[in-house]
Amino acid sequence: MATIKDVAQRAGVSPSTASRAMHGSKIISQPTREKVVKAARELNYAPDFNAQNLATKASNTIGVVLPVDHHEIFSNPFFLEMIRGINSICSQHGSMTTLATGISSDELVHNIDVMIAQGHIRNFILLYSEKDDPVVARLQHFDVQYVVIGKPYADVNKTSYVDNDNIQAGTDATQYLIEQGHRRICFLYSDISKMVQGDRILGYQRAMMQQNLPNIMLEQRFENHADGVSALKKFFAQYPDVTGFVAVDDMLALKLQQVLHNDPDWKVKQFSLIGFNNSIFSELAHPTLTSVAVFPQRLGEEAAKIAMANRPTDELSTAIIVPHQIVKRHSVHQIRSLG
Amino acid sequence: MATIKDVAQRAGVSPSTASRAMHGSKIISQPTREKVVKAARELNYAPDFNAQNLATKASNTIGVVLPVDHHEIFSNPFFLEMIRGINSICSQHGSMTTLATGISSDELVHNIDVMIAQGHIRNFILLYSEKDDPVVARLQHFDVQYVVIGKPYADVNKTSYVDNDNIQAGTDATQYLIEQGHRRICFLYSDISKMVQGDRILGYQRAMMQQNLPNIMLEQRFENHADGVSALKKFFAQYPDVTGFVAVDDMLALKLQQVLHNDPDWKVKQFSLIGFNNSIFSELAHPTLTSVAVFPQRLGEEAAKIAMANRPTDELSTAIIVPHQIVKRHSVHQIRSLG
DNA sequence: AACACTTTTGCAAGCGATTGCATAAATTTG
DNA sequence: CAAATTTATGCAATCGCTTGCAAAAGTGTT
Repeated sequence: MATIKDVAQRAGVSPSTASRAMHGSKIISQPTREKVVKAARELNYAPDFNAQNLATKASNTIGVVLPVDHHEIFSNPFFLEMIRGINSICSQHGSMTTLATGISSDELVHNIDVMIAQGHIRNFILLYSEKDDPVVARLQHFDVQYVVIGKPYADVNKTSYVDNDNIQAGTDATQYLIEQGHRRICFLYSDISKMVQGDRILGYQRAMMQQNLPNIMLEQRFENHADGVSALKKFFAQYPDVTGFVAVDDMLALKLQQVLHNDPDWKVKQFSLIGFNNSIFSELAHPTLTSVAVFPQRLGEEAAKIAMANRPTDELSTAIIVPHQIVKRHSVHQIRSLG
Repeated sequence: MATIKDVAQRAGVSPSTASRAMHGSKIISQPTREKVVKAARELNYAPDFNAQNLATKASNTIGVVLPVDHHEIFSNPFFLEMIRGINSICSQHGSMTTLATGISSDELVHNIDVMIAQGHIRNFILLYSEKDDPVVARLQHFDVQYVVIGKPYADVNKTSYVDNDNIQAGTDATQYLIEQGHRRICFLYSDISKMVQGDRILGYQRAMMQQNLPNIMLEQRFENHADGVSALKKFFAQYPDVTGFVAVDDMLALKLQQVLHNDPDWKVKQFSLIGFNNSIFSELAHPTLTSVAVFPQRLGEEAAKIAMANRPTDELSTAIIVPHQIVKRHSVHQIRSLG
């Protein structure tokens, strides 16, 4: 493994000159620079990561924080797509990414504490945003920079984040069902403490209000089939004329679809469904699921760009909104308005 | 951020003593050790990652290599589950993980070159195994340790790996269909250059041969609906009496299922399907998909354990086989044997 | 040709840990 | 009680790189 001394020696200069030459310092003469660059290339030199970070006291790795480890979350490809976006930007900039995970909130926080104490994480990207997140509290306590993907729960103006306009997305999805003639539309969600769900709910409510339609909400995780069936039974008893569902994400939409299709009575009713995320699930479902695409890879890329920019702590925060788009498939049916 | 000097000062000893005390060196007296440990705890001290690695010339991060970036791969939660397993073991050992990705083979190899040159990766875990992988060539060239998840293509005895017994899994899946009365069973795959697919094929062939049944293979990716339909048309023209499919993974099984369900003739035939991976897809499908569970998280954990063990280069390699298990759902139907 | 600038280069001191070796303290022994 | 051991500590070098500052080389001006 070549060191800077080897490069310097081969170029016939001192290590300091070599270092400056390779960093494009203006005070190095052109011929010297060329000699150094050539030598470096010949030796296949890359600065030692640890030494460089130690010397500059500026770390170069981004900590990517996954939500607390719940089987369901890890089976959602959404996160991997965001990671892919982050990683592609980071490797363009010569940065590394490292993951923080934990099977409980405590463990996750502890892992992050260690990462901070070891002092080699430049800043963090949180792949989620939720109410009263202890991770955020920790990062603020240590005054570590972070970017969240999603809408921050608190300190919105002081936090850098990348998000979709989930309120608008909720509205768009709902309006789409309305345009197709639906009037009794239910919003299905699973966890109100996630910021993203709250926003999509708001968007739904706005769309319904604009048309003077009633809000019909259902909180249900469909964790097992029996619970799902009984919840739906109760639901339809109360709201017999619902024809469409806006589900807060594709996975939930599919779970709903599954329960509906398993019951002959419900199946024939051909409910309309729209989900969010345009995940692979929506393509593989039968019928294929209409879904609001949110471009997780893009979210990751933008978050990484902000993280790379490395602003001083007190500068203004950045917010970037990634557009969404409805991808029409076969789970939404046009109906005669009951108007 | 506390340094070892701060700890030493607070404990009233020299930095070297502090260092030794915290590393459990035998030559430090008990009272001194306690003073140091106490001081360290009070200062919330953790050794600087970069400094420590530099001094010991032994890095502590594991590079996790994802397959070349193809949308489909990143939408498969399988990988995230493996990463989760790796990360949980690594953080227990105080190691970091960092990801290597690339949108092309060249880019991936380049990223790995940089990581190696920077000299801060202890060793690598490859989340896939395929024929003539340039990444493997690179790692071998630089004499960097690595563990592969999957069966190595070459140097099986010299490579550490974690895998399922995919041959047996292929046999088991096929036998299960046979037990349910199927006789004309097709094996559906998408990319023969992946070791995992090759092994499952072998397993299928073994099971069919044992029963004197003919091999019926279909290579098809179902990248778009029209291609899928025409491929199947051709297929059924040749093999009209096929009743069951063993698909090399759940995603492919679902794509097949989708095409089958979209055609009224095919739909009524109620083909039986079995997939592999027991991914979330299999639960969300309708009907739910019978699938061979392979426990990706476990694969990741075992790979991480091997990677952590950090054996000298020329020691014997380790191979670990993680058991699989058929998870029965509703996509396999019993039929009267045509025997 | 001597002086005053500029431009380039190199010396040496860090960054925060670890570790071989010398020394100091404690203990045993004669 | 002094000498010989054993045990515990600290000094200083090192890992590979960066960077402030001083020295050297180059340029231009009288």
